Parts: sequence; structure tokens; C-alpha cells
Amino acid sequence: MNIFKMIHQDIHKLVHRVFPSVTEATLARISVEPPRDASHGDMATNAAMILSKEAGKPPRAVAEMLIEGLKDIPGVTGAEIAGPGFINISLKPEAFKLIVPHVLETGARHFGDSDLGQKVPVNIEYVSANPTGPLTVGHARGAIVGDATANLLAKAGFAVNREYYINDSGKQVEVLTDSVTLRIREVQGENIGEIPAGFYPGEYLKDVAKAYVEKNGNDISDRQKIRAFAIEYLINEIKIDLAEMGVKHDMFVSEAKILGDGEVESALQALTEQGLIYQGVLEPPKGKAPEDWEPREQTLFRSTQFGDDVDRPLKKSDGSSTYFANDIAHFYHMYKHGYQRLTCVVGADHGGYVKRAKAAVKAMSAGKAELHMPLVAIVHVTENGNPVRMSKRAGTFITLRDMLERVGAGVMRFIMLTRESGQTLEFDYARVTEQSKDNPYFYVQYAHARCCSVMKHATNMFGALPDDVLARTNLAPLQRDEEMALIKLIATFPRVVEQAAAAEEPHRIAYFAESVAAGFHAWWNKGRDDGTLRFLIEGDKDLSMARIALVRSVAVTIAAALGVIGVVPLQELRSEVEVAA
RNA sequence: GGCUCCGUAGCUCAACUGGAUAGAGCACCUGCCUUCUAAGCAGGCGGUUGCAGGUUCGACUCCUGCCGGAGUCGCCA
Repeated sequence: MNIFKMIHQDIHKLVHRVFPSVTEATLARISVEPPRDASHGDMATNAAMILSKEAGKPPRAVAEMLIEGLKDIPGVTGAEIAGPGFINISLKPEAFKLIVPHVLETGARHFGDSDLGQKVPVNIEYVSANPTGPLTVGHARGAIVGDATANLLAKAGFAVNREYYINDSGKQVEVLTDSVTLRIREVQGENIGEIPAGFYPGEYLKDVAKAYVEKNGNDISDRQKIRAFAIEYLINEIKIDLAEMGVKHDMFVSEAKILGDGEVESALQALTEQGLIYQGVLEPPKGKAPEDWEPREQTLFRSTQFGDDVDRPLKKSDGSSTYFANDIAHFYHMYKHGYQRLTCVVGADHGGYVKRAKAAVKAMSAGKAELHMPLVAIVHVTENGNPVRMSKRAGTFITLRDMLERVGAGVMRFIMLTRESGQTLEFDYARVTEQSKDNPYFYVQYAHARCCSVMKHATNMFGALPDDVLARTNLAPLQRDEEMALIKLIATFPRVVEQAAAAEEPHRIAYFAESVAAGFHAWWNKGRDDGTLRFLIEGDKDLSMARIALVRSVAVTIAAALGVIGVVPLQELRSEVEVAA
């Protein structure tokens, strides 16, 4: 149930009636949204300003033509023209109150679900860390953003496939094999001295080596075997980390398998057929010409035809395909499996890669598929503002597991979503674990726990209060501003979900959760100053029950938002008791 | 030098893909616990949205040019 959408549709009908010749393009630009300032009413529409040009009349005159019709829409109590031509609409409180039984009936798992996505298949790829070492906090952020985006798209009605693309081919895997081989010799008692340049230095490779020796003995002659073992071992470690963070994938796609299946050839064939591949020589990069630059003829893709800056090479000088060519094959693979909408969550260091990847997807699908490539910026880990040292064990980075052991998955998931993903994120160990309102994770959980506390008292007073019973509560006694403000806020959740999904910005859900928590904390405290605002009023069962229904729907709404983020709502903060799903 | 991302209150960040008077938290002031968790709430202070133009009813948002930061730049992935 999306109140804004319902009114939006009514306004569309009205516009059609008053301006029968209105074009779809114009209609699509009409929006209905909650005004920033609550004194402007419950909803505002820009319809008059949008229609002004086509109608050939000033916005306020157009508004005059719409206003009577608006007042006839069910639930609307008033409409007035404001500012440059906005129409502010007021609704009956009862129209908003319908959200409460709706929330209670649909429950935390499904409140806010939308059919926006029309079950369109979307492939979303995230993490996709190379199987050469443990996941870092940088990977953690990508994993969380990807996983939450997938949750969000699923909630908005897309048919989501979650993919991990394993880069188990190429140079880095050979370096890994060499590094593990060296460590096996070390495990066998050889003094290997300093790890030479060009090898992975991380001590975690000792564990890989030990496990290899335990299983396969001391023989290091079989390179293939070592490579396969190391990849499997490290992927398994990665899977353990992801599972502990609650990050899910539907499929793990192996790059080596895609290459082995000849998918690069078929992808390049598709491009060749369109005349998009040629032999040519690239210009050196402008301004910064490397000393060793030499013009070289190579196989190039005409990515400039699709908005890229230069054409991109597909073959290395030894004839093998570049990473870019392999990626095209990967996208082509997903496209052939029915995904025209591809999202690929990558680190900010891939910024220069976005244009060519988008160009490739457009080209190989003949314009039918589209790639989104959100960039996830780096995480600065601090403690009381001081940078946290990097883990020696991992080589150079703080591992995901370090952070997980330190603060837990819930904190990580929430905090990592409190910034737009392109923004660098400061993650302060002290701040994210303290129990105060500086810590948004705590603040939201605290609101949920307070709701649960009220429910406990309510149950003592009135007996069991299941949601389906509360859903039938008479809400007429809810008349205070604080109550209506919360109801209106809850009613925006379906809209927030749709907009966040359209933008693929899961952090908006975290902000929404914070605002609901703030509204609830405010209501709670008003009850201290004003006894008539307390939730449970002796001798007034009707009012108490109505407020209980609202408190419960606040809890469900917070739980629904946390569900998208992937955080389990807590019933109590002291003992960290988890709510049963 | 090219490209990408970023620049918003003293600090950390939002702003519903172009909407009305740019909002929160921290910090700094002032209040609120015999009452369901004060782990909180209410109020005050704080802005030329990096700069200069442009587009239009209307710009933090779009376009152009500068300034500053990060990332990246043919056989790494």
C-alpha cells in the first residue's frame, strides 16, 4: 500500500480528463511527494508547473483548472495553490491511518514490497574479490552495499540474481601459485628468507601451504594441483567470511570456466559481426607518455562509438585475451542467460573502467542490455579518530575478519550503509560500538528495543496482542500531532523503497530507519512531560490499544528497513536478544 | 595532461535524480529523570552549497570554464 502512488494515479486520471491531449512524456514528469515543510500539507504536486508549457498558460492558472477536481479525490480534504504553482494537498487522517493495519498485516518481511520491478531479471555482481587472499574492509563495504542493493531490488519487485565472479585465471593466480609453492617449501623446513618482490607476502599463505601438505604431502611438482588447491582454499575462506556477515550469493561464476568454454570467442564474434573490432595502433596517453611507449598494432574494440574515450585493446601481445576481453565474455555470458539489466558493484579504483564496460555491454547486446557500475569508495578505519594500523598478517590491509571480530556483523552492515557508496567512509571502532545516539546503529536498535519494551508492558496489562488482532484496533483515538507524524512517516516507506531501488542507493533505507527511530524517541520522551501522551493510559483501553497498534507498527517498520540492510532487530540491548523471524 | 568520483554549518554527512525557507548528528550554550531504559528528548547558535558564468517558472542537483582533493591512465585484475 503506497498512499502516494494512489494519489498519484488519481492525479494522472484527473490531468487526462482536464487536458485530454497531454503527452506521456509530460505526464511522466508529474510527481507527488511529501513536502519538506509539514505546514504545506500532506502532499504536494508539481503538475501545474509541468503542464504549464503544453497548456500555454501560467502555472497558477493551470493549477486553478485542476484544483476542484483534486478536491473530489477520495481522502482529500483540501487543495491549495502555493508558491510558483505547487498544489498542496491535505488528506484525511483516516487515509494515513490505513497504513497501520496494513503494516501489521503484511509484517516486517513484506512491508514496503513493490511491483516496480515487474519481475524483470537483474543480475547483480558484488564482492568478486580475487581468490588470492582474505577479504579486506574494502571488500566488506562492497559486499554490504551489493547485498543490500540486491535486497532492495528484490523488495522492489525485480527478479534478482546475486553473482560472485571468481577471477580464477590470469597473472594474479600464477603469482598466488608461486607464493604458495614458496610457503610449502617453508613449511617443509626450508629457510626461504624474505619474501621476494612479485610474491604475495601475506602470512595467511602459510595456512594454505600447511593444509596443502597435510592433504597432498610434500610434492610440489604439480603446479596445477597447487593452484587449484589454493584457489579452492581461499574461496572457501571468503565464503566463510561472507556467511558470517550474512552476505548471500546465488551463484559463483568461474572466469576460468568461461574462458574454457570459449565464451570469449563467441562474445568477440558478436562484436566482429557488427564491425566493432579492428587491428589498429593506439595513440599514447595524452600528456603522460610513458618512456617505454612504442606504437604497437593490436586488436581493438571500437568503444569510442559507445561513449568511451579511446578504443580498447582485447588481445595481449602474446595473443591471449586482456582482462577487458574476458569481462566482455562474462557480461555476454550473463546476457545470454537472460539478464538485460546488469549491475556490477566495484571499488573506486575501477573508475576509469566504467565507460568501456558500459560500452561493451551496449555493443554486445545490440543496445538491449544496460550495465550499472556503482563505485564503492574506500573505508578509513579509525579508533577515536586515529588511524588503525594495518594487519601484518594479511600483508597490507585490515581484514574483514578483524573488523567482524571487533564489532560484529550488524554494526558493520548498518554503518557501511550510512554513507552514499561513492563517499569515503570513516569507520571509527570507538564510535560504532558505543551506546549513544552518536552511533546510528545503536540509535535505531534502541528505538526497536523500546517498542518491544512497551509491548511487554502492554501484554502484561491486556494479555497476548498478536499483530492480526492489533490490525483490527480502532485507531480513531490517535489524534495527537506526534502520533500523526509517525503514521505519516511510516506511510512513506513504500515510496522510499521504490526511490532507493530506482537509484540503487541502499543508504537511503538506513536514513529512513534513523528518521523513524528519531520520531519514536521523540514521542516516547513527550510522554515524560505530558502524561496524556504515554502509551499505556490507565482506564482508557481504547486509546492505549490504538497506541499499542502504532508502537507495534513502528517496530515492524524498523524491522522491515533493517531487513533490507540485513541487520537483525534487537528486542533488548542489554542481553542482545534477537527477535525471532 | 586525459578520464572518473568528490567538494554542502567549525567537524562527520543528508537533501526524495530540477522543487518551496538547504536538513540531521557531533561540538558549543539552555532546559527536562519520585512516571514504560535520561543509552534519551526539547530549544538555541551556526551557510554566498569551492569560484565564475549559463540553461528556466525554479539549480546543491543539469551544461561550460576555472580552483582544490582522491582514484585511474596500452600486454594488472
